[in-house]
Amino acid sequence: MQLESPRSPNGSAVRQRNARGQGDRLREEIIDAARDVLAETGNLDRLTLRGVARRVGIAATSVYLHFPDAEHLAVAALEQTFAELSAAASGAAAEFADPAEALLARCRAYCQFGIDHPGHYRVMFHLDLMPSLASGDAEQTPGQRAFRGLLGAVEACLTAGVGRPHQDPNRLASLVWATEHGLVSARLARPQFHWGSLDGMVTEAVSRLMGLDYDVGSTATA
Amino acid sequence: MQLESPRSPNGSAVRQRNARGQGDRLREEIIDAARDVLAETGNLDRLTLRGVARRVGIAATSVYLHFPDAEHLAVAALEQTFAELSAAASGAAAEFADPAEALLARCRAYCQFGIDHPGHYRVMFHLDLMPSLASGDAEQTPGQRAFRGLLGAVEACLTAGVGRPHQDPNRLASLVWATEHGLVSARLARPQFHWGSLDGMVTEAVSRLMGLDYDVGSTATA
DNA sequence: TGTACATCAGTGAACGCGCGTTCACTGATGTAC
DNA sequence: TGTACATCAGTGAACGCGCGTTCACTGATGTAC
Repeated sequence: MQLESPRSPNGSAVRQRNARGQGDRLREEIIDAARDVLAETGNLDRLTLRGVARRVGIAATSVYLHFPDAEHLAVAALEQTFAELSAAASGAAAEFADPAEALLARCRAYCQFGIDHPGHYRVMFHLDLMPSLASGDAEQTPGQRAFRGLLGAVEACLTAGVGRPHQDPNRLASLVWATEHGLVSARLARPQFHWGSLDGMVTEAVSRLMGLDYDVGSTATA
Repeated sequence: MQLESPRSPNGSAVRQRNARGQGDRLREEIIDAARDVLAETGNLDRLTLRGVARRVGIAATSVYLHFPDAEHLAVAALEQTFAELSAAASGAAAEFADPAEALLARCRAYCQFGIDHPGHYRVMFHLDLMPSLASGDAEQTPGQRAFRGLLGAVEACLTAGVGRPHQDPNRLASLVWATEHGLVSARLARPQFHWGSLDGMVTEAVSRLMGLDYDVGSTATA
């Protein structure tokens, strides 16, 4: 005979209330549930306070103890995912000393993260959520921080003389970001399409944009 | 004193019923209203039967005379927009005899269309709607037809010997499509970001992917 | 020329659902005196 | 050592709203005889 974990009448898990002073634990549980919803639906409109509360096993009103509305909750949930995406990209880049290898590894990791977390990726880049919550400081959005990592990697290539020279690192990094975003976003939008290897396409696209085989002049990249 | 067009009690425009045999006109009006909703919201979840009916000025139930549910309506609405996107791209390409110029013009027109119709573009490529309605023939989606136009343009470059050679035209066209999609999608997702000229970025990205300046060896493209 | 009937192009009321939000409340645990 | 009070971590009922969907209905226009 199997012991069942306790259930409330509506079927959701029964919680026991946090100890005094530990009220912030519920905040984390709510964020985790919200992230689950976003991962499953890939759609901000499907993130509802009542739905999240049901997952956590609390009353709908309890969400208000920590978030004024669903948008603030979404931002809190997405901030974690942005941080993970940045960390995945930077972590992959850190394994290479050569700036071109590091840039390519960073881009592959970025794209792989998107494919591995399709729901989150869609929500992160479908609409710009932040402006409605922005406190004047537009340079501090999590997306901006991630972009600066990529910009640094592109600049490292340029100053090391790797790849074709370019006058505007910011523009080149924007091109690289838009391209890797497109490689992820297009795959997520058209899963039926006959895409080849993700790593191969990222490597080829970024190599060509950066002119990494500029000196080589080979006929095609594998 | 101004004549007002007639209004119903709820404020929406009053319609007069179509003549006998003209029932299909309502179908077009419903599609137009649905397209307006998609253009304004960029979000499939905001397309509701009741909302569309309200715009047209008919009873909610009248939508059922022409569409079994909101998804079929959305597909009908998006098919028109896909056709317009294809036409814009092909029309721009048709003005050039040189295959490289034609490809670049096609890509610029594609991206410009996306920026000019942000709501529609977002809906078209946020999720793959079609599979739930697909009747086995996955090759006939409007997106596939548009892609074949691009593939043809890429192949024309390769067979003309314009740009760097490539063994796999399908893969190269996929790269170009993902890149132009990224250039549009990234701008729509991050309107605050300091993007440069759209045409300039499209031209630079596609030129580099295709190796259009492969023989030239100049230091940078304007 | 009438008239009964069929068809077309819709309508209107009603249902149950999930949602955001409000309001007053509960019950355990700590703290001042 | 007791006790009154404050605080914390939530709850539960209720509201009005917009939604999809159903069902029976309406009223104008054509058509067979």
